[in-house]
Amino acid sequence: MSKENLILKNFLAERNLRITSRRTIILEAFLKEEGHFSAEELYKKVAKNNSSIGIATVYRTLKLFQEAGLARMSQFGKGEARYEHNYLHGHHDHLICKQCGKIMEFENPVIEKLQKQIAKKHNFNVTSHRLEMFGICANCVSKQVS
Amino acid sequence: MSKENLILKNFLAERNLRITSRRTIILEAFLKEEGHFSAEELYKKVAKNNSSIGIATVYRTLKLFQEAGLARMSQFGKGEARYEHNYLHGHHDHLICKQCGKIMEFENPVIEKLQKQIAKKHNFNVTSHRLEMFGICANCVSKQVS
DNA sequence: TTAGTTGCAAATCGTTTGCATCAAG
DNA sequence: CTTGATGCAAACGATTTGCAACTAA
Repeated sequence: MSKENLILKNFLAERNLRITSRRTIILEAFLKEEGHFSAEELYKKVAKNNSSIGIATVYRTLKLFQEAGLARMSQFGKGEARYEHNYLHGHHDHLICKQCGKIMEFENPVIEKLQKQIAKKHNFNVTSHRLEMFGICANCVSKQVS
Repeated sequence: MSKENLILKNFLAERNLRITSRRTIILEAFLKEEGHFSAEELYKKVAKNNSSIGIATVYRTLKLFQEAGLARMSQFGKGEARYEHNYLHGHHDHLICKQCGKIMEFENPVIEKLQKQIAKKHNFNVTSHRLEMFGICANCVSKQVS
């Protein structure tokens, strides 16, 4: 049993919630995912082998994963939200290609530090933050030229 | 006639679009707004004196203002988008209070520079970016304590 | 047996769109 | 006149919710 499985189990136990077949199936599919995916995408993979699972359950379960600290959600612009693993995967920011949709991650401790200074200057108590750069990735730029 | 009025007029003329009573009314209301407001909020102010204007027109007109460079839109998390003046009002980032909804602005050239370096390192062609910090503002913190 | 869980469809929210009518040029 | 602009209501996409049936403990 994976570490994530145990985390979820404990999380559910603490709140008198149940370990159900659906939650187990969705967790397995979630763990197989890499990068940033939408609820719809996860739903499709799950539904391929378990056609009776509804998308509402996927949404409900992803919310549970977030509360348990396994998943993290980001909303890039409008449209669908994207989810990613959170456990053993620290804070980072994003570069988002508007052409192909590719999402790259980066971390910059200097920026983080400057952010803290700015917040302090405004007496602002930061609970979360995000930095996103939108544009065209190297791959798409070269395609455009050719 | 305001400078913004002229900008819009030129923008419309260039594309064979029309200066209509609705566009004039919405521009006036838009110019009176300060800070960050939603389409709904602008619509309500406009509709107070002009009950026949529909919210669809407000949305259509705000899109026009963005194209003309007069307005800028941001999407904070999910939910409604917020608009602000863009003309004579340079790029900046946001501190958003989750309690009272207040939005503060800041600029930090060092962060901007670091962002450019990061993009370069990834061969990423940035067209826009945004940095947002969410949390509790000084005012709300003091209210909580008392 | 007693809650919590699920699928389904309907509801929601912010925004966009089709269409017939209206008005700017 | 001709074509763009508008109001209205219906459509939209992503997500949430009510509810009756189901199932874990």
